[in-house]
Amino acid sequence: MANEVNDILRQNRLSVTDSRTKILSFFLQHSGALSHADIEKNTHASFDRVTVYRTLQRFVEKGIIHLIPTTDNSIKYALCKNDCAPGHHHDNHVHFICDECFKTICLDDVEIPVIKLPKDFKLQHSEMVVTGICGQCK
Amino acid sequence: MANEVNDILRQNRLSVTDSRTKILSFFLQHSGALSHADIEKNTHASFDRVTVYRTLQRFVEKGIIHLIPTTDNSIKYALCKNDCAPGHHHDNHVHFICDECFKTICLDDVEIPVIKLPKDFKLQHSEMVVTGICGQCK
DNA sequence: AGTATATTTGCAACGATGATGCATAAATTT
DNA sequence: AAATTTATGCATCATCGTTGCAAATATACT
Repeated sequence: MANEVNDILRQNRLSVTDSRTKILSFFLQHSGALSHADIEKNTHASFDRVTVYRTLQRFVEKGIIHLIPTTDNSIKYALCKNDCAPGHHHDNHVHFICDECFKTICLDDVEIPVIKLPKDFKLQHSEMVVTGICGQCK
Repeated sequence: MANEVNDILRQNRLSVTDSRTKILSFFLQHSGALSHADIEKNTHASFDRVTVYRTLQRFVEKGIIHLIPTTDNSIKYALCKNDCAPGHHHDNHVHFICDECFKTICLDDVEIPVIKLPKDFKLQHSEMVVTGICGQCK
């Protein structure tokens, strides 16, 4: 996996640094959504807060991870699965937040339904967040 | 309208104070979603920040206004139209954010579609935010 | 109407989150 | 290995939302 991390960084023309390596590995190990706090906790605060912020921003820019809408207005990120490229995210899947374990899960196979807007409205992008109990907690 | 405001407050067993009256009037005048900042701006900062926060919390508790999901992780509120009661909100409509005027609009007539979750997942609540161009800006 | 009680307000202070400028340190290029 | 580009860490700042507590205001009571 060390190689995978390295490859992803190189493919996206990001210099390979300690923080990026560790943070990206962390994402590869956790398929769910991660918050800034989760990352700081995991890396035992070995990096500056600012570095973590900037690393996450870079990853989003490059299409490595994507922002996830939440119900509590916190910011979370998850790995992009397919088709994402710098400046063009294609994550039109539903996000699920478990009320029990509080994990945020990307339902990659559940597409956001297309809805009918009132006359004269033009649709650009949809997001959908569903809460409930996940498969593990049930 | 002064009476309407008064009635709503009394119906919800909230004492009628200056801040509550002004803030609630503001909501009645603006059908769209409002942020804390919008309210502070409108009331010309005649109330303390804290008072505004607490007033909004109370209104949400009582089912007078509801929280609106946004794409930028800011917090917005809008008047509840129907059926909302203390502790029980029933706002299962889609929220629309215009990319041009940045207004958030409650599409009261557009229901959030029910989606199929993976096995063993239990649905509790869904939220949907759509961005695009609204009827006025188009 | 005037007093007692309950509720709300404003202030001060705090914590969390996120951003920026700049010098140092590290990674990449040659 | 040196030059250059890029990333990091530190200091500092802004915004947002919360809490405790005393003073002020609204409601209930007589």
